[in-house]
Amino acid sequence: MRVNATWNVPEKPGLEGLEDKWAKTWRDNSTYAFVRPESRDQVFSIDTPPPTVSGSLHVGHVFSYTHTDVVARYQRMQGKHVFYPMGWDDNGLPTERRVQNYFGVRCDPSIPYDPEFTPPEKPDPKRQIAISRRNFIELCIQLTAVDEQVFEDLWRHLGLSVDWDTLYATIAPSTQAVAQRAFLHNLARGEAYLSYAPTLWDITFQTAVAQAELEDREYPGFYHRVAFHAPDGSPIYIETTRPELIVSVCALIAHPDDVRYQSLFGSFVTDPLFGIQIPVLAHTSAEPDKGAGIAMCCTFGDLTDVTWWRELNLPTRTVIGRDGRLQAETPEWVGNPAAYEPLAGKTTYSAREAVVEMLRASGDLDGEPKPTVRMANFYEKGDKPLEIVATRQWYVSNGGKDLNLRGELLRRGGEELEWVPDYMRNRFTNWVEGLNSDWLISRQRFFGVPFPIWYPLDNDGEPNWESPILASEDLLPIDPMSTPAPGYAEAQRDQPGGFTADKDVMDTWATSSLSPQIACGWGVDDELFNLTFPMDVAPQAHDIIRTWLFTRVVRSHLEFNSLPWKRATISGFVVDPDRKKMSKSKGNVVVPTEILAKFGSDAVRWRAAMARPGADSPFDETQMKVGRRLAVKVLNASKFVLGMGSATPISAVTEPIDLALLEALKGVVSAATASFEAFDYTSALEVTEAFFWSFCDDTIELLKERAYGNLNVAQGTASTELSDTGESTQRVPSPEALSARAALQTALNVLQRLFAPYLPFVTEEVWSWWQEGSIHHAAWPTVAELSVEGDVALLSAVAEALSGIRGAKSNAKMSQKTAIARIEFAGEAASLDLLKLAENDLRAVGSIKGDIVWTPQPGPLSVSAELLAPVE
RNA sequence: GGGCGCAUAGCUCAGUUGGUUAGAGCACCUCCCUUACAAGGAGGGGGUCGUUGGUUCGAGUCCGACUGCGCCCACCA
Repeated sequence: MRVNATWNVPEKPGLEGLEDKWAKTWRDNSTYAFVRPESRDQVFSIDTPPPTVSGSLHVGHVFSYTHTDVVARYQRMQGKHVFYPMGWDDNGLPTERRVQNYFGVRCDPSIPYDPEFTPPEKPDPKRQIAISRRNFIELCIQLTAVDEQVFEDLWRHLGLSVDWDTLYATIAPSTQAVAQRAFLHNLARGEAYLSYAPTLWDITFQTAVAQAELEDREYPGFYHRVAFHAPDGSPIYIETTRPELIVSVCALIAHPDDVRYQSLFGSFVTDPLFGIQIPVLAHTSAEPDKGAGIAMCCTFGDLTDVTWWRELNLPTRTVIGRDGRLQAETPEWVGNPAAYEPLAGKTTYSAREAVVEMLRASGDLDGEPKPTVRMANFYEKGDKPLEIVATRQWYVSNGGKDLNLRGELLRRGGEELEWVPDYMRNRFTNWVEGLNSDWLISRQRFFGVPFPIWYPLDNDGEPNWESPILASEDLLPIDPMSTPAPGYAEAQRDQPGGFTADKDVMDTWATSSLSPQIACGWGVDDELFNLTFPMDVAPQAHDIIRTWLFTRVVRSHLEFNSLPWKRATISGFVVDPDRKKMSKSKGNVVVPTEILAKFGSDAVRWRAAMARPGADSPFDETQMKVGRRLAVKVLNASKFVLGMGSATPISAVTEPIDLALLEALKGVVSAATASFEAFDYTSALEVTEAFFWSFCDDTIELLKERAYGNLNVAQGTASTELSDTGESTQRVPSPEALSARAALQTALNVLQRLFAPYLPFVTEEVWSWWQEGSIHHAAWPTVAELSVEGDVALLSAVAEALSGIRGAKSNAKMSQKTAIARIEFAGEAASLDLLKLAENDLRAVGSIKGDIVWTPQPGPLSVSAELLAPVE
């Protein structure tokens, strides 16, 4: 058979190699480059989550990023200029940890820079080499460059249609400039401030952490029943899991209505070991049924202690230092210095053991410690419980203290913002309503954005925290550690009367909270910013609503008095088959490269698209096969339809069944479009796929004989004969043949485009066989382009009849090519009339050689057939 | 303790504003190596819609209660 000479349909199409082939073409042609249009309404802009490059991508990332890409491709086909940047979150603690392990080094800021330094060949993680801050940062940059290439390769292989020219990195100088400028603006407006206050502190990483980075974990411990002493010598028992903190006790606290302690309120008791006079006070947040009903308040054991300390104006008696050890010097409030000596410099664990022994010796431990499991706050990346240490930190207002601001943020994120799915907005409001402190943005780390701040030193060399020296905006980014403060010489650094740099860096969320500003060119490229901001969509998973999503709303609200985007689209997780969250420690992580290699990108993307917005989805390999089968089917169906004849315009469609096909397709187009407009990519795929399978199984089967020209509808005879060589002798095709060809080609064309967002590789491949340009810049199909009218009922009636014919053969356990001697269709008269319109097509597909009997009767269609033996 | 979500076939999930006999894919069974496709095709079996009360002519769908599972937040003396 001859096909249109301009078409190039391969003999044996396959999926292998399509990813490499088209990824390269898209790269060479800059297929997904953002081209600036005239106006904002022609743009669809996406605030892509910048993945943490020091981590590894798992299949959940692949799903989530695919969801975004599917929407991006749809919008592009709708004619939007899609602004789809990618970012790498490469600064911060995760990178530092990876660098430490990878190179076997650690950062010691006191060491001078060594330009000759090269990391060891074989790093010994147990004996990390101390290197300077600058050497450390150089290694961070070196390693992130390698990691980022791996990520980019994977995203390209997956077919993400991001514009790789707009790539950003959170540690890049331009990003640092944005982060510093935004911070200076916050500072100028009074939203950022420096405060010396109790801070949640990770003793391993020796840094403050923010409320949003906390995680609850079970932690084994013991209840200790300990006697304090009333003035008359009688014991007052408290229960504590942290007896080592007795030295920092500043009050005993019970509920004001608790009858047991009425007589003690206002009096002083003595601790069992250190001779400290401690007031007994009342506070309504003390719970009579917890422990002994009276609690020991220390500075600081937990966040309740902080509340009591603040509200009752208690003295600060901190003994635990930044390293998690009890301080070496005896605290001045300890009346019995000898008692402290055994504890000095010990870790909390050793100090606890020592205190227990001392309590036993003094007889103040009532009974043995009882084992318990308590919940403790952990830094999400740490493995020791957090301590609370008073430190000086930078904060940004986030509604944790300012209730007006909280209300504004609740209106922004909880009401104004559109959420997909909608119920995810509850996570936002829940979080904002539960905030109990402002946003702590400073970290005592190295690989991050420095604060553009110095402090003047007085004549004693003490910093003046009240009057920081600010960097000028036009000099950003700036590193105060290597650049002297304005008006000072480098020689005055850390000298009395000179200046000192703020040595902290911003937390990674303080930078990524500005991703819309970074990506859209805030303050750098006004034209771009006006075209892309506020952005259209913020895709992400539900685990970082309280961090990334919330902090972006905060920054945008404070800076622009607006939302950073119109809507947030929330993906669920991919969980393991037992519905457990995937994690490295459980060993249930599915590595995406393997799954992509095994099933192909289109198949994995198909499976991703079947996971609805927000819904967690169990990982199941067998589902990937289904996607692969669909991709193969697209190849084969395209090859078959395009092999049946040359290009035929839609105007040639005249047969009722052909018109019905296109009428049904209109319904698919409008349903898929409506779903996409609601960001319901799953429903759009389902409706397309359902139609496509019936298109393949029923419609193509039904029309192929006529389309080939093997069937002349009028006479039921062939209009094309085969020559000896198998080449067809082209006669002028009948109008009926042209109608079938035109209908099949039109439907195929539409279906290829409907699948393009999901299966970018295979659709680009089949499109390239017969169309010019990339399918990903083709117009999204419309009802209007299907400019014919038909009766959809005909299509379903024929499908039913086909099913009956097949069922008859299948029940007789005969081959489907078995000829039929006589067949009876019994059913509603209207259905039979419809079937008569496709009688010749039914004859052809069913090999009906003899009579067709039409029997009108109520009820569903029933088919009975007399079969002939197949002709050998 | 507060909030959110889920519960439909062995598994994964659809099921629009209540309306005939509750659907799809996978898995399973039977048949067919048919000139697009055997990594295929055709046909088939399989569900008391978590429990329970109510509203209604009619409930998988709406309302109440309960049970189980998951997630978020808080508390953690």
